[in-house]
Amino acid sequence: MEAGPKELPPLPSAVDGKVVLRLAPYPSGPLHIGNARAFLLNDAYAKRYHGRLLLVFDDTIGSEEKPLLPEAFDQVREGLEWAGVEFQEVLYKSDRIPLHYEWAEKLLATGEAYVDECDAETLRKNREARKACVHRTQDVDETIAMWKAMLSGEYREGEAVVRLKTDMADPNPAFRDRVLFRIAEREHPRVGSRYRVWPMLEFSWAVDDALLGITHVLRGKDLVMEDLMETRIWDDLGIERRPAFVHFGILRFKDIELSKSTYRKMIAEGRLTGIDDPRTWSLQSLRRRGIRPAALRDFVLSFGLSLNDIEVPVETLYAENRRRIDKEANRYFFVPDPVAVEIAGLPPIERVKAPLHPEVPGRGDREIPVGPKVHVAKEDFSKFRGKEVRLKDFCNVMLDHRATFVSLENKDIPKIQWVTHGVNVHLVLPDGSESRGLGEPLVASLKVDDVVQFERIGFARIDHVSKAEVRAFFAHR
RNA sequence: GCUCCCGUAGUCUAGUCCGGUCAAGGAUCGGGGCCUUUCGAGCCUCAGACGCGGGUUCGAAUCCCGCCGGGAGCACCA
Repeated sequence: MEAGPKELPPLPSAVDGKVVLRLAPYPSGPLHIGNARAFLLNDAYAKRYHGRLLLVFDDTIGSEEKPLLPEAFDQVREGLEWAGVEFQEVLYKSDRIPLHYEWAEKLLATGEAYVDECDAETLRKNREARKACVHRTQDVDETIAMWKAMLSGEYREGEAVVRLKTDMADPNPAFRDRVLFRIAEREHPRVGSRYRVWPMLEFSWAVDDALLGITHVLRGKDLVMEDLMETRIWDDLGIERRPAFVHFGILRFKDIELSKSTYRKMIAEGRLTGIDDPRTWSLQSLRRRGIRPAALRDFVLSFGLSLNDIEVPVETLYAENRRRIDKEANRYFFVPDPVAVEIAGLPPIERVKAPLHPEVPGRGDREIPVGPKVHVAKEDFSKFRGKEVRLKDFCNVMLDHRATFVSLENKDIPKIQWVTHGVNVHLVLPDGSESRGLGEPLVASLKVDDVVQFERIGFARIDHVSKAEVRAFFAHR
């Protein structure tokens, strides 16, 4: 196969122009690299079939441990926009609660569902023991009355839930009378305290996937049980038109643990600098490092629809990104941990020229002022001290604190970068640490968003430029 | 434990449905070389895989059975 984006397998019974897909982010924080598979796959298929992609915020009330975050709605959209995901409509689960109630009432009326007053602990124990509680067999009128009481606030949080009568003896414990609605007295960032009875994910999707005319649900393998639940609810309600379910395996990254709630906590505690801290692996942080959306896309889409659970090294993403930024990135010298070196016997030269990009001569040269006092990286200094090295694009010296000039001509010896005087640079690394040093003078005239390559260090995106210093974010080698 | 899913090189993936064109293709990683005033890029090259065992068949990565290994789910989260 030729290089280039791999073609995705076709979607089952997909008709060009008729496909409707949906994205279901839970707004607890910005999207991160681990969410990329879901949203990019949906976007790619929507485009391929000239269909519609709906952004449906999954903002049911969540839980104490996983609360909704008001600013997450915009953070999610910002990330999607950066990633080039095009959706045609934005919807909120929290606007659709009355529809969920309607469906619930149908199930309650037919006796397919019931209101249960058992507390969470009892419910769990009964489930384990495959034991039904008294409420399962109460009559419909009573159930309806209890439902009304839930809505009107006669029950407090935790005092009643709506459960679907699946089967208390189902071999899968998760499938034993699943909870459909619960009471939450928490404030919702969008609708405040308008509702106190909130649907669980699979019920809300059973309603919305049907009502919104979704044709294909693309979701991770971890959500297969939700298929079963949605299907069961459609069966109970006689819903004919249903989406097809398509799954993909779990995507993990080697040595990276992703968790929106953990990062949110760490940001609150000041242990991370913000939602675009590189340690969060949020889309915002990738942008900040100079990762191209197209690189992310091709990288993630290359996994296809495989049901394999995979663990991939981020280096593969870096390789994809390097291909894209290498041509554009101009080359500059950055000397981390500078060590001062004074060169004796230097001919009177004031400046040297070096190409901005070795493969694109048309881009011109950069001028670097030179003089007897230079700085080299501490690491290079200790490695080459006492040996002859070439200060790249300048001259050859015997390296020491008091170095001696050898010659000007290019020699086949180790070449290191150097700076006479320049601008303070600090480079933020992916692990959050910072590398401080000096950049050649031209670095001060770079603009925010420029992606450059610090020779022998790697690619970085310029994040902030001021008189005093330049801050850059390291992308990768 | 129960339910479901998956097993092609170090990693990811194509091929598996409809057995032969697969003495298994691509990417990445690794080795070597060329080129290059970067430890980057480019070019050439080498190495590396069908989890195991049976069966069906003229023929199996592809079909069947068993085993082994890995993963996910089992919340009044999503």
